[in-house]
Amino acid sequence: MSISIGQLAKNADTGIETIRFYERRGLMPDPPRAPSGYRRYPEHFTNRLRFIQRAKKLGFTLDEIITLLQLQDGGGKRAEVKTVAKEKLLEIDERIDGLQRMRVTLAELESQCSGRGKVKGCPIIEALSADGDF
Amino acid sequence: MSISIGQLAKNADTGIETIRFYERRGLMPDPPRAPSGYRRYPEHFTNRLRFIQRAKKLGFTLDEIITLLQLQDGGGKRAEVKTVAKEKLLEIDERIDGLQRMRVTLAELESQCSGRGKVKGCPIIEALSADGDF
DNA sequence: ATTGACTCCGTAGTAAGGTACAGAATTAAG
DNA sequence: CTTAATTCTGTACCTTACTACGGAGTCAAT
Repeated sequence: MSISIGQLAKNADTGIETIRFYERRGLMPDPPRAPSGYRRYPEHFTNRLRFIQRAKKLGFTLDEIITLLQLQDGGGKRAEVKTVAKEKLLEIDERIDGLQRMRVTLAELESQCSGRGKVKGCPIIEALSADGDF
Repeated sequence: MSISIGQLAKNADTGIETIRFYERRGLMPDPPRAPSGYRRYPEHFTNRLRFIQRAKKLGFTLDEIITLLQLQDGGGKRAEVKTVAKEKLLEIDERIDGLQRMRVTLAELESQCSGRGKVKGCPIIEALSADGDF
């Protein structure tokens, strides 16, 4: 049995517009159509949407998810999947490093600020105003 | 002495378009104009651009930087600056947490993947396909 | 048969932070 | 004086991942 785009959206807890957007972006295949032109989805298409949602939670972009889906669809090599995962891990590490560097600097400035009096002399504002980067 | 927008851009190591963009966004004030309409900047406006650049490095958005600049310009209270900094610290912490959660899950999946053979049975793809979230 | 819900397509708007023109006017250098 | 470089305004475009809308056609229930 096939279901409507509205049903599919409900099943996967997403929006109709999102599904059509994924179709345009190449994440969801063009589904068969009823004579009226309405999309008819086999029920298991729900799984594909869930796949996308989980991959997003892991930090993959839509373009990267397309790659993963193609590997799945085409029966690609496990090594390729592993490579994509490794690259994403490196990227996540870089982002964490960047944020941690921000955090250290900002935390130090914040702790140095008394929080009393006018902004003149505030270490945070001073640091932002002064020469030399952090 | 006043300088041209091109000079200011060079001094602050940024683009002319960026300065005009900041002006539209309210980060840089409308500078005085020559009779021709050309912008004339007092040299110390360079510092304001540097302030913006440093604040960006610390993770502040342009809207938040406007707030900081207003506190500086208007001689606001140090407590307000400290509050903005604290909020940003919390936000940075949240982002780090989110990334670390991603990292843990993805690293585990990646390590479970042998990297040999076809994609069928690959733990990464299986996890993305299966029910239940991570 | 009629009403209301659903779906179609294409386009436009959102956030964030810029970047890139085009065409005209001005300024600086030789 | 002429040419090249700079600046002006306004608008459009970029990325990412959607979300919203308008107007028309279709499907389901009464």
